[in-house]
Amino acid sequence: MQTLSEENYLKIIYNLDKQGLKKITPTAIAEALSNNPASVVDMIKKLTEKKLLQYEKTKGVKLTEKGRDIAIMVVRKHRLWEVFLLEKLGYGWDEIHDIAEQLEHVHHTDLADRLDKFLGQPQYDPHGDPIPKANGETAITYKTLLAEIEEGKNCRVVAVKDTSAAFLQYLKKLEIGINTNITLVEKIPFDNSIVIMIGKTLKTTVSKIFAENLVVQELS
Amino acid sequence: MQTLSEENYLKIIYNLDKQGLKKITPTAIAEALSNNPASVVDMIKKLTEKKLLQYEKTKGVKLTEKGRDIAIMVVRKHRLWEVFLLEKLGYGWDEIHDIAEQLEHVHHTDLADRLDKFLGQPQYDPHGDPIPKANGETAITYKTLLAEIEEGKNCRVVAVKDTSAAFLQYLKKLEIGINTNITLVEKIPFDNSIVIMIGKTLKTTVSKIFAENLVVQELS
DNA sequence: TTTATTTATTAGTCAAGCCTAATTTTATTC
DNA sequence: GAATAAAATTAGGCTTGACTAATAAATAAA
Repeated sequence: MQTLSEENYLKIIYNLDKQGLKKITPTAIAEALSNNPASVVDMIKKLTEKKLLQYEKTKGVKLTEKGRDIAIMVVRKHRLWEVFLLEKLGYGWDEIHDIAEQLEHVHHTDLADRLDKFLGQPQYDPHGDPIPKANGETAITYKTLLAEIEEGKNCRVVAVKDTSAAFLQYLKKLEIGINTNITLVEKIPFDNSIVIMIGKTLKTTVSKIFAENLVVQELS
Repeated sequence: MQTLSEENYLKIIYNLDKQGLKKITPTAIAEALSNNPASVVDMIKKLTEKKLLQYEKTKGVKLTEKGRDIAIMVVRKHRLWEVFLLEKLGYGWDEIHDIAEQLEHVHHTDLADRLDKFLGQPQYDPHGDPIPKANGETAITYKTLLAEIEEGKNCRVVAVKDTSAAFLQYLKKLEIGINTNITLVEKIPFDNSIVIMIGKTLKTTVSKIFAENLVVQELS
């Protein structure tokens, strides 16, 4: 059994690795956790003794299999809880992360599996990050901004960057929510505005600023 | 903001008071938390400084208004999460308590209210304990053993006292679950067994022991 | 009322997890 | 290669919330 703090370290190391960081150093971890490198060194020692990670000065920190299993479970719970908070409790995109940070540490043998089943085995969380399966497998994600999609391409809304009331209200008016399907019809060179098709019927034009704040996943 | 530990103290003090304990002493708290009286004395000092409780040697510990508000919120969350775990995730009566002990400390402004709404504003948790309302009001702990109900009365199952597999399986066989309607048809003086009507059709006889372990709420 | 017994309290420790400041090591740059 | 900068580490300290052991106070019994 791990403490809350240990779980956070394992999770951060897992995330840094997934983000493609080649060498995971004490300072990188310290920055990600907003704490002191000296504290990180202590914890690396502790987690190494517990055989949850390995540390070589030249290669940086690596999770052991056991450490990765724990990290994946924490991430899985975090993302499942985010889906719950958004879909079932009606929280906003900008609120769910902090609550899920607490919920991810709730322990019980099959909690994640039950939650997964209850939510209908979602593939992605509301930020577009893939939810690891019970066996640890993770779907690959290709997240990008609507503004960067090519003409004719189809995509799915996974998140928003701007969470201001003005933007969210505008989204609501356009009936754009999570998982909404959007096709990029045409890019207007003059002002970089974009013609999009929302769902299968509603065609409309949005500004560059708008398109830069909508995080989507390419589908085709 | 309180720590997890502080919240647990406030909750225990609230519960001891609700249980009717006249004088809440450091030893009583220590026993309820299975820890040392010396630790309790330390915490009483700390919580008194924070104005969350008052302590007089003669009267014991009392929660201040602020302390009670916090305790009620923790209890409210605990019981709401228990309902969630049982009804939505399908956990058993005997598993939900430990998980709710963790979930009750998850903080967010309107978490309890959203959960309450999502669950359909339940009045009781699966153990038959009343769920405090947002304003702190608590329904009367209205736990009645089937054995204490009068003949002809109608009631609703709110919880079980015994959570052994044997009892739960028996309940399943009889198709008795939470919210099942039961009418007390007749009491047999010889061995205190009871004839009940489950729902509107199934009539059966159950033992005294059985009836003592079913917590119900009188309806009529 | 005096003695026993139970409670409460104080004093001193300890582990976890963080911190700062100082030092050593490793990378960079001139 | 030497000087400088950045990163890693060590040493020592702090806070929280627990503990044990010793003492003081209150309660109960003789």
